[in-house]
Amino acid sequence: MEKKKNLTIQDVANLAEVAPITVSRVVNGTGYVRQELKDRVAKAIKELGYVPNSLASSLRSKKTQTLALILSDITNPFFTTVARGVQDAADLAGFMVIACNTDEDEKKELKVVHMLAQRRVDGLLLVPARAAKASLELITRQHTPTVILDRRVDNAAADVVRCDSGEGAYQLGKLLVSLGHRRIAVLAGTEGISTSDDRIVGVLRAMQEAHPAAESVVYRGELTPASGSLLTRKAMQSSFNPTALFTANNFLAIGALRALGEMKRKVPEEVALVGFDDLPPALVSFPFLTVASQPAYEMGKLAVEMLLRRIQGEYTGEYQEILLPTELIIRRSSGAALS
Amino acid sequence: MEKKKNLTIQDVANLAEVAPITVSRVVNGTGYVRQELKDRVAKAIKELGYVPNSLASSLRSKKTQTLALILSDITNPFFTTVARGVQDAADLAGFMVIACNTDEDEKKELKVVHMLAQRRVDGLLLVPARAAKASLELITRQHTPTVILDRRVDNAAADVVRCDSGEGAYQLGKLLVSLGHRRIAVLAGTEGISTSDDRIVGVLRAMQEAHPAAESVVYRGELTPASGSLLTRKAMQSSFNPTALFTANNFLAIGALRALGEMKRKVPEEVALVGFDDLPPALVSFPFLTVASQPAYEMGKLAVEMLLRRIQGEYTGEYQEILLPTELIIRRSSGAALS
DNA sequence: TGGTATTATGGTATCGTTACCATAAAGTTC
DNA sequence: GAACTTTATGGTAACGATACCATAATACCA
Repeated sequence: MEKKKNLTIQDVANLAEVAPITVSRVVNGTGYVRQELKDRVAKAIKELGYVPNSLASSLRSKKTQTLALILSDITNPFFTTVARGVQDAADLAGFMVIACNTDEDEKKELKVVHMLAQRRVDGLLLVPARAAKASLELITRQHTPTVILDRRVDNAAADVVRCDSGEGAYQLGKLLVSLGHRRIAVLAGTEGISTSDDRIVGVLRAMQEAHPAAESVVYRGELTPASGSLLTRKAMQSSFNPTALFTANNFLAIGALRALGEMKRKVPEEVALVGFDDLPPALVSFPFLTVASQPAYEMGKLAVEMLLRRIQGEYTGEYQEILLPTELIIRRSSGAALS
Repeated sequence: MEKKKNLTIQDVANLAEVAPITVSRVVNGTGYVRQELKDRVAKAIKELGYVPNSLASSLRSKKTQTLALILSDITNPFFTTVARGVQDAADLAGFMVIACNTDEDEKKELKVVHMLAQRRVDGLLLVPARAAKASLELITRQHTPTVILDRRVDNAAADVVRCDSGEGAYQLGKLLVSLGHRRIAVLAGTEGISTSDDRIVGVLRAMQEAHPAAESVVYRGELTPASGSLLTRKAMQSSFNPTALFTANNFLAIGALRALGEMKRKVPEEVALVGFDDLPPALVSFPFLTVASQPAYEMGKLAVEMLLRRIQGEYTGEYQEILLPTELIIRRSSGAALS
């Protein structure tokens, strides 16, 4: 086993017969360096196989060229798509992205944020777990530029990029009502997740408005297929006997569909189903669900652009909120008008 | 805007009236410190809101507590599941994971590896893009402990965790043959991706063995749904007229299913379909595909455990290869025996 | 032709932590 | 009670890069 000698900027400088700082300039493309020296340095770097140590660089320059993306559920295709938007936009700007998971748990979130603060990431993209109080406090204290993604948080010292969940749900609700549905079961996440909360309000408003006699029951649980199945069973077996289901996210819809299948209830003939968040075409052979689709990729991209403007000091004004519209995609699952 | 003063270990040391090194010991839980001092330091940390700078720490200690996971396609649910296994195992050991994408492109891969080398990650988990020659060279030169995931690479200086693709494909092939299929179209990725190559060999072997007259045609393309659609169209419209399709990965299967649907060819009545890599239950309401399933989560977990043993010097022996079996899951898409 | 701007290069201090070594008191062993 | 280990604390010098400042040569302008 040969001795592992770490190559430093000094080694390169020696070989190229220049000062270390000149090597630094060549590596980073900053300042003035004659072409001849540039070539000499490049040659030395190649010859030695020198790889700059970004830890040292970051320590001194106080820049890590790194963003962190904190998601509630990294396996959800909606967030996967957001992540791709984030990745692509960050790539363009030469930033690396670290993606982390919170599982909708404020404690885990705080832990993750703390870890990222230690690493001195330049910026955060956060899908807050509920109030995210402790995390946001830490972020504020550390002055880490942050964009909050997908969800509302009151009085946060951060920009926000999210979709108009209320309006999207309202449209879905209107659709169901217009198809003649009067008893709608609403499946959503636990209280405190702003998207779920807003969507509930949205559908209910649509129903109230269109038909005062319309009824609905809200079922809350986790934002998972398993929970979707469970809630669907509850809804269908209750005396409420809904003619339509509204699911507040994609995983709930998948679970609902599964449960309905197992219960031999035909969709949409016996029960209509509408939901939030489309599934990426890559994952679905035959798109079937009627949904309010959020521009996930765009959201990620916009959030990064906003964040970079803050980081690079191009924008130092008030905190902004970008509110994007959802797109209503009508497919078979919502069915035809009730006779 | 108040002046942003970075809190250092020295500030904590001052407040707690100890030496900086003592604070370091408390923070890292190393060495000897009296309980009383521990408390004083902890109090000072809390009071100041001190967050250690891991850049400085890593620079000095030459440990980043970070692993990198380099995938060919981060949006593929198979790799997403691998990633979860990696995350969970890394979490347990207090390591952070950076996930990166190569899009099956050796150049991108090299770039990513270089970036990670600069950041001095402690270890790499690599799903190699083809030969991954340049990347592996760099990795070897940098002495970064590495585990190669999912695929074979010749003479790599790294441990390997992968599945027995050949055997899995062989089983699928046997199944098809036993159901009476004699003309099978094989859809796979481009040459050089070991999994695709091995799977092709596997099915072909099964066919040859079981029935010398059996024919098959191999169609190669990208490992995407779009490519799967395209290849399926090609296969179905050719004079070959296959009675069964074998897809070398999950995305190809999704594409095949879509194309067959659009062509109004019923699966499995008119064409049987079998593939590799199951889709996670979270994404599918009604599992339908007959597949050779790889233990994705396990693979990620095992790879991390192996990697950590290398990093922590617990194992310094020969490079190992862990070869896991696939599981044959028979569902409706493979159909009944041909009459 | 003198004076300012641009180009080009380097020296020194510093980023915030921990490795390494030194020291010393207290406990243990025979 | 001498010799050794364990516990406890701190001083000093790195780790490998860049910020900042200084210097000098050349170009540019009136």
